[in-house]
Amino acid sequence: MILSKTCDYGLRAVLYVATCLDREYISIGEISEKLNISFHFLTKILQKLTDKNLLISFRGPKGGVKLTRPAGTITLLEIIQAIEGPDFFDKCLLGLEKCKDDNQCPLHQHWSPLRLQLKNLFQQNTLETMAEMLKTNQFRITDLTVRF
Amino acid sequence: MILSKTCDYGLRAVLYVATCLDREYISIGEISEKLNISFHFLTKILQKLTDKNLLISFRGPKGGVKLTRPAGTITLLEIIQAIEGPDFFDKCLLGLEKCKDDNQCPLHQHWSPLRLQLKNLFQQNTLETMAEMLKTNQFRITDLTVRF
DNA sequence: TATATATCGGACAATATTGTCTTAAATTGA
DNA sequence: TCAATTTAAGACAATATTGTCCGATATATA
Repeated sequence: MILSKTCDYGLRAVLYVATCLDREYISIGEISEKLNISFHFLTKILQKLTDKNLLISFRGPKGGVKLTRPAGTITLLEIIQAIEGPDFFDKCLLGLEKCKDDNQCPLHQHWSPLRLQLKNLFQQNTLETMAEMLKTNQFRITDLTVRF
Repeated sequence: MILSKTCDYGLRAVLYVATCLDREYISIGEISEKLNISFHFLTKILQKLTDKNLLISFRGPKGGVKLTRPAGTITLLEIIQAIEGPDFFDKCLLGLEKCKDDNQCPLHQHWSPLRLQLKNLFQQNTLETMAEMLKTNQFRITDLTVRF
């Protein structure tokens, strides 16, 4: 699989938040219930995202989390990198440190552009485009799994 | 990461075998030592490959494993599918069952060809091409890690 | 035949990932 | 101020993955 379950949960959770237009803070309890994700586990994942300034959290009644920026400006890549690490898409397929352009392994040559495309794929899709997709096509967010 | 550690081990082990030209059976002990992989763990992984008829094993002194077919006819894809499952490269990125061509999610549209390319990448490279690479470039097999 | 060497097969252990629970702190509203 | 609600933080448990060990079986060679 390409992404960890943790990352999958994180992505789907913020996507859910993005679909909640015109609402203030969305409680983690609601998210976990709707998406069928362990509440406490999700709490920790989203904490990571608030630490990275992708979400703002608020305690107490009417509390929860909300996006720091408009959904159209938050890419899936940002979420993934916040959870999996910033260099998630920047490694050689073969783990060769010296796999440089002048000394390529046969996979590298082909993997390099692929890796870039994959990264771009996540970078070009924002939470808004994903939310749009959910509306126009008849996908329910509960059916999503962003995993290989 | 894209491949499990188990799969990485399996790939590197058969690659090592492929580089041992003009030798009969290669003992798993030797492979595990050279590649720094737990012997017993590797044994199980290679057993899976002998079950799938990619390797032939032989017990006793001078025993070990060897490729069933010439290295040039064994693709990396075969090894990966034997270990990770035959449908490893055939799943929708979003896990949507009904993610068909007529009702695509925005990621699917781009992921679909990417997935195919990735699969082809592993299908087009045989153990022989990989072994060649190790000879012509100065990569040592001990530096390899076939992971994301 | 006896011994050494190798894979086979299963049980078991260590580690990493995922999931649960409990208490603390912040906030709202009565 | 007090009770209810919600995130924060850490301990702990369950599960999956990875790694270890031991005995059985097969084979070569002396």
